Amino acid sequence: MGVTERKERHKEDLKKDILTAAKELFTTKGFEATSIRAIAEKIEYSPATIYLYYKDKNEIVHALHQDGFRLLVSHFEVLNTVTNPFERLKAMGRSYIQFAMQNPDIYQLLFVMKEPLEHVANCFEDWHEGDRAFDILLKTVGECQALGYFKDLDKTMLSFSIWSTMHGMCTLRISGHLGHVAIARANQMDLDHLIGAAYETYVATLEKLKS
Amino acid sequence: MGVTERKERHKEDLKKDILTAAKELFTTKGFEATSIRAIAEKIEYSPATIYLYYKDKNEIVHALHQDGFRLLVSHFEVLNTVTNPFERLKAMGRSYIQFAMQNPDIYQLLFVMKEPLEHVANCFEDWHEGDRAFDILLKTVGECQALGYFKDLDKTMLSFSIWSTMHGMCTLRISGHLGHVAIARANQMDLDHLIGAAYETYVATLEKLKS
DNA sequence: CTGTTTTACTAAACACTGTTCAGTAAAATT
DNA sequence: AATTTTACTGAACAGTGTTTAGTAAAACAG
Repeated sequence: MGVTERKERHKEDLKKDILTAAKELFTTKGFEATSIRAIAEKIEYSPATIYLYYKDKNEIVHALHQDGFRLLVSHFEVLNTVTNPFERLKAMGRSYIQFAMQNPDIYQLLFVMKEPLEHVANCFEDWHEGDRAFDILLKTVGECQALGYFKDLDKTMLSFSIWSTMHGMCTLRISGHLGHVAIARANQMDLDHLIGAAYETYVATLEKLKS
Repeated sequence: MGVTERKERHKEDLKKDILTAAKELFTTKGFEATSIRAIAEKIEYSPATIYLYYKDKNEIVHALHQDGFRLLVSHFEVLNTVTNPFERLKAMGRSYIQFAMQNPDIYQLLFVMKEPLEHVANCFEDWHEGDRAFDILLKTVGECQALGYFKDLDKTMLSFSIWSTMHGMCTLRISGHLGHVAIARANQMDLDHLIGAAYETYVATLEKLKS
């Protein structure tokens, strides 16, 4: 046959082209500007064609979601070279913030927007990628405890707490709320330095939790 | 005259009616369902009338924003009865979480959505209400330091860090992301208990920072 | 009381959005 | 050569925020 294969390949290519176009619009123009019509125009097809390859916009957003998580997890995997668990934990935090600052739209896609999550719920799918990222944190916290850190603290709860702190810093920064509060009292330093300083302060509090 | 006064009063009433309708739709049906047309229908005026009283949707959202902050600050002001600063700080955290859980849509309005912030930026207005709330935290952290807590830590940076933790917990919970991660590993307890437990763990870490 | 101006409001339109569906031209199969 | 399948699209639906031209009614002036 060969012909059907070639067509199959072409179809898969187009499906990826849609995703690529969506990702580019998403990261360059932001979520607001990423309409189905805009994606269709970019790949030079009609909007209706998109729906032959993706059920709805949430499915596209979910596909980007998975891509984004792979990127985040790959950021974390580099840190396996750091042998000391606490140093690794600190490096993870820095990586997390760096990832969020460099890819604010993707970060929002992963951890703020409800749409991709709704798609997961509707498809009875698991949130594999998100779970994996959290597992890495959980494991690192556990290893820190073996070293004498975070005694008498529940591993899972502390991991949630740490994640929350990182997530809070990132979202306050990205949404602009940090800037509005900061501008009045720390206007000498720019916001990226400010978030760095706040992170260092947080690390200092964790550092003191060693027996 | 008196007539112009009466008309003026009526106009102010209508302006408030719009806000009341918007708030009710916002808190009952959520942000998605709160369209200008929906607000107009609720007050039994045409959509165009709304624009005679508010410049655009962002201005309405900003007005609700101010209301929401007054509510939050009023939650905090009750805590003035707590004399011990650290106890007050703990109570503030609990109040903050409680406020977010009871008014998730308002919380998102205050700390997640960009629109009301954009309005503030466009009007060269300050973010008074937000600043006031942060000032309360800042003052409390300072008082804790006077008691021997958080030695060698920058007051402002620590306050940002604490706020981030609270904000992170609240947004992860509201957006549903906490649930997706938690469901796999802590499915015996419901999410509100989980966030309570995570908060207690965080408080435990702060508690250890006393010299 | 009449004529004019101001006020308060709205119907309709514009330019968007996600999404669906009937229809079509080309390719593949019989 | 005739038929079926494939891949795609134009046009529409119902919704969004927003603007504008136009209209009754009220207020004011002579």
